[in-house]
Parts: sequence; structure tokens; C-alpha cells
Amino acid sequence: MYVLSEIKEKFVAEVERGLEELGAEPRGLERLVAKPPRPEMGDLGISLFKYAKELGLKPHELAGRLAERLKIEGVKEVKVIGGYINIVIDINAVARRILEEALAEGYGSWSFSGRVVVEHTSANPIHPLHVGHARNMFLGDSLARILRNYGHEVQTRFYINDMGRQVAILVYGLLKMGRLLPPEGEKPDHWYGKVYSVSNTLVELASAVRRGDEEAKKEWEEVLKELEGKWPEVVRALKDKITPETDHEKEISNLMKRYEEGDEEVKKAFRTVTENVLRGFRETMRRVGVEVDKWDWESDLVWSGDVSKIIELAKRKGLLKVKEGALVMEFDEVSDELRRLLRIPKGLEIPPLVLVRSDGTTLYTTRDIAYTLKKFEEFKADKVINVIASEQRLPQIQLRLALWYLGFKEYAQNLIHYAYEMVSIPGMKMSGRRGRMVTLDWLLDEAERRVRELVEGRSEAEEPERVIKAVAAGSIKYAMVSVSAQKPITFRWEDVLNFERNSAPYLQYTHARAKGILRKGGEPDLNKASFEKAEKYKHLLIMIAEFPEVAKRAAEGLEPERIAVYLNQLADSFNEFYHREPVAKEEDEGLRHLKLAIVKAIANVLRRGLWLLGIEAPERM
RNA sequence: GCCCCCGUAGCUCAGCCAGGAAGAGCGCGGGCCUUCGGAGCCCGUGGCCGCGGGUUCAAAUCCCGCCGGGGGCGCCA
Repeated sequence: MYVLSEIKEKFVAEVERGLEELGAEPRGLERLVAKPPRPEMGDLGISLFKYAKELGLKPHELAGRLAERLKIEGVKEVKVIGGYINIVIDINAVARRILEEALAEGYGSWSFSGRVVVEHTSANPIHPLHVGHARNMFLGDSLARILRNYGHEVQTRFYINDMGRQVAILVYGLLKMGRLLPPEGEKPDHWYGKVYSVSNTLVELASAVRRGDEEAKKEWEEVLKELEGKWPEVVRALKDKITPETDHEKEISNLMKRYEEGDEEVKKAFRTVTENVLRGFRETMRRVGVEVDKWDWESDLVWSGDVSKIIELAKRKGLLKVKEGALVMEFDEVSDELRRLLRIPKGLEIPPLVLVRSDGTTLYTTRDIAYTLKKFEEFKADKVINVIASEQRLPQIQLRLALWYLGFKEYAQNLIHYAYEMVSIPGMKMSGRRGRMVTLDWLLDEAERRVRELVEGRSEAEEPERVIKAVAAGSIKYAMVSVSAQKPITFRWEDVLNFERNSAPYLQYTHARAKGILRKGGEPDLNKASFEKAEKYKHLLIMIAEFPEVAKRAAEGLEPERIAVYLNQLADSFNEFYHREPVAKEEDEGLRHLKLAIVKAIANVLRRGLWLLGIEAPERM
């Protein structure tokens, strides 16, 4: 247990006991603990208005009575202000413990047991990773780290969605082109992305012509022109192969059917292509230091029979209806109670879920049911977190309902859709289908270029290139992870590449600066430190002591942005301190060791906190 | 049309879940380059917390309605 948490717990327990003795029923008192608005009012306070009313006492009077016998180790004063009871921490007495804790390697970690699967990124293997995937990936990676730090066993998984229509369109185009592999020297996912959007556009165009839909025809002709301007050779290679003479939609459906049935030739084509796209994904992920523990093929779930077992079970339970040749599950009357359990909005109408198409093939959500079981069962997970865009809220709800009705009630309740909003770019409508996207690779190149420019000639790092990569990746990660997931992000270069405060580079710089002081001033020795002089650095010490609680709350609420906000405040306070006080040059030995210990503790917290966000903290920059 | 999310300083956002004296960054104006790393520091500027009701001793925070922005309502994912 960390000092500050301990003091807080005792404070709550004592006040609780006092209230009980007076006849009140203090439930959830710890929620009323707050930091007073001004430091001179104390370090922690509890508001008592609620209980004053319950007991028929004046708030101030109640606070006074409770304060009288409040005795907590590490607390030097109890203040009664209005209806609050506030405590003043005796920082001289607890500074040593704060610093001992903060200098330890695993500072901020907890040991709350639990097993969690985090599925993230899971991009369609048809084009390179773009800014939207980046948000998904960085959120997922950070959540995994935050939960591990909380004490949970975490497994991260990437779902390879190789059975969707989009992969089929890509493979179809490639087969028409007569080549499955990318040209030498071109990053595979980028090349496939071009082929995909050109194929998709030609297919859409052909269909529009066949339907006689003039409007759509015009629209897709424009897209084609745009693509021709960007990638003439790809358009040239496909233009005469995908024309309105053929019903391509049907051929693509046929291709999907053959893949689902496990046709060897088709299987080989799909697998080769997908593997190669994934090769590109892995390269990008290596660049940003994100790893996943397991890669799961959607197709394996079909071939292994897991998906048909689900359908059989649904049939046996009488959950399926035949509707125009398709098998569907309906959710007409979902009780309020079930909605509450599965976190489904009250007024939401839930359309039927098609599990099997009329041609006998299955759909994404069908396979996702099988996949969810696999995730829970293989890892014996208590919880599964799916990091998936909020636009997929409805299918995720249908998934939970399907699980519930199939009898997997625990899983349905413990399946969490961690929804995040879109990343938009001003003046640009992103669309993979139309080949319009800002890729993560490009973003990283650009960020690295800018960092290199900035660092040029003034870096103190031994390996400037490594630092450039860490800072570039960090700045993008920070932009994605420091905004709460439920807010849309408008991606602007001037914000992401602003390396001033409130950015990863600022935190990294502050960390490197602290390390620089330690190189000059030497290692702190707590046995030589004058803790009786800690009062002056109380603000910093308390902030250091708050880190574990911040990490805990971030884990409990799945809120990486809390870490970002906290680290920023810590860095601000440290920089103020740095300009005010000499550390390495401090002549008073005891004081120097105290300050060095504070600096080292801050460096440690910054490093650990950045790690929770998936951001590296170089020693020098 | 129905449903979900968001709306806090000129801009980008914390704070809202668990009600208890409005916060950062950017921008803008002014200062700090002989002292441990200027990606920094100091001073100043800036808000009927979208609007209207309600609950409460107390509302940015909870409830209802409206307005504005985004997303969803496919045998796509």
C-alpha cells in the first residue's frame, strides 16, 4: 500500500467511524474525498453537508466534533472549514516513505487480480494502417499496459478479418491483374491498398452501369479519374479487366463462398495476399513499438467449425428465423432489465441480426460470436475489451444480445465495447474504398522529418536517430491517447507536431532534463537527505505520491487520458521547481540529497507514466 | 424520422461516471540568453461551462426539453 492511499483510507475510516457513532450511515464516503481548492486549506478534505443534514447538525459543528478526535499517522493538523473536514499531511514525516516508494522500479503498480483480453487494431487487411487505426492501436496498447500495471493478466489480440467482402474484392482484383504479390521494393500494404481501391472503384462503377444508376456512375467515374492521376499503372492494369460486361458482384460473392468452403486454390490466394498485407502492418507496428500477443484468423473460426457450432446452437435453441432465405436472430422485445445488464440504451430499436446469408455464407458478426467465445475461453478471461470504433456500436450490441440468448450470459455481461470516435482531417474525407487516407507510415515519416529538423545539431543523445523515432512516434501517440476516446479528434499537424507543453516531446524533454541533473548531481542517498526540510517541496512530493492513485483510476475507468493530464501537471511543476532551485549545485548536502531524490522520483514517474501510454522516455535528447 | 456520443476561454481540450468555491495548453501582450538542458521559466490577457426548465442547503457535474456538430439505423464491417 502506498503512503498517500494509506492516509486517505485511514482518514475515511476514522471519519466513517465518527459518523457512525453519531448515528449516521456513511456509505461510499471515500467518494466525497477531494483535494481542497487551495493548498493552505489542507491536502485532503471530506465534505460533510450530506451527513450534517442527516444528523440535523450544522455542517461546521459536525465537522468540528469529528475533527476533535481525529488522529492519523502522517497527518499534522486537522482543519475545519465550513462543512469540510480537511487534513494537512505532515510532509516532513512522510517524505522519506514517498521517495522510497517512488524510487522503486515498479512504482505505481498494483496487484489487483484479473484476466483481461484486449482486442485492438484489427484493421481490415486491404490497405495500410491509417490515422483511425492509429487511434485504435494506441488506445488498445495503452489500455493493455494500464491494466497490466493494475495487476491484471492481459492478453492482446489482433483479429484478422480476412473473410469480409473487402478482402474478396482485393483478391478479385489481383486475380484479374494476374499477380498476387507486390512489386519488389514497395511496402506490401501500400501496394495492396492501391489495388483495392482501384478494384473497388471499378466494381462499383461496373455495377452502377449495369443498374443504369447514372448518379452513381458519375460519382465513381470521378473517383476513378482521381485514382488514375495518383496511380496510373494500377488503373491501367485493371481498367479493361473489370468492365460492365460482367456481373462482378456475383463473382466476388462466389469467391467468398469458395473461400468459406475452403477451396484450396482460393484459400491459397486469400492467405497469400492477407499474409503480405500483415507483413506491412507488422512493419508499421514495429516502428511504433506496438506488439500483440495473438493473431487470430477469422477464416480459421469458420474452417474449424466454431462458427457452424454457433449456428447449430442457435437453431437448437429456436432462436433463428428464416427470412427471405437468410437465417436471422430477432431482438424485438429486450427487457429493460436486460438492457441494463448489457449496457444497451433504453430507447434503442435493435434490428434483426443476419447470421447466415441466403447463399449460405456467414457474416462478420456471426463469426464474432464464435471469436468472442474463443477469446474468453482460451485465456480464461474475466473480461474482454474490444477496442472498436463507436460507429460499430449497434453490431456490438447485437453481439452481446446474441451471446446472452445463446446462453453465454456471463460473457455477454463481461464483453466491453471500448468505443472511440473518429479521427478526421480538416478538408479531407477519408475513405479507404476511394484510396483517400492519411497513412500512419506517412504520418511517422513526416513527424520524423520535423523532429530531425528541430534536433539538428543540438542533440545530446548518443543515438539521435533512435531518439528522433521515439519523439516522432510519441507525439502521435500522445495526440491519440490524451483525448478521451468518446471525443472526435480533428487531426491537425500544427497541434500534433507542436512540441511545446502538453505533448509527448515536452514530457520526454522534461524527463531527459531530470536525468541530466542526476548525471551532474549524482545518485541521491536517502540516508543523507534532510527530510525535515521537505515542507518547501510539499507540492511536488504530494504530486509524486499521487501517481499510483492516478494509475489506478486510469485502470478502473479505462482512461489513458488521465495519465496524460497528470504527467503534464507533474512536468509543469517540475519545470517550475527546476528554475527556482539549484539541485546539483545545492551546497547543503542534506538538502541536495533530498532534491536529488525528488528529481529522480519525478524522472521515474515520468518514465513509468509515459510507458503506460506506450511512449518511450529517452535518457538524453 | 428514431437511437447513441459530443457541446467548458478566440482555438484544442481536462474536470462530469461517484454534485461540494471554474482548470491547462495554444494564441495574443510584456519580460528572462554569465548559473544544473530555453522543447524551458516569470507576469499579463481571456469563460451567463450551448439554451431553457427541474431536483438539491449546493449543479459544468444528476433529470427533462430544445438547439448545434458527429455517428448509427445493410444478406458491409
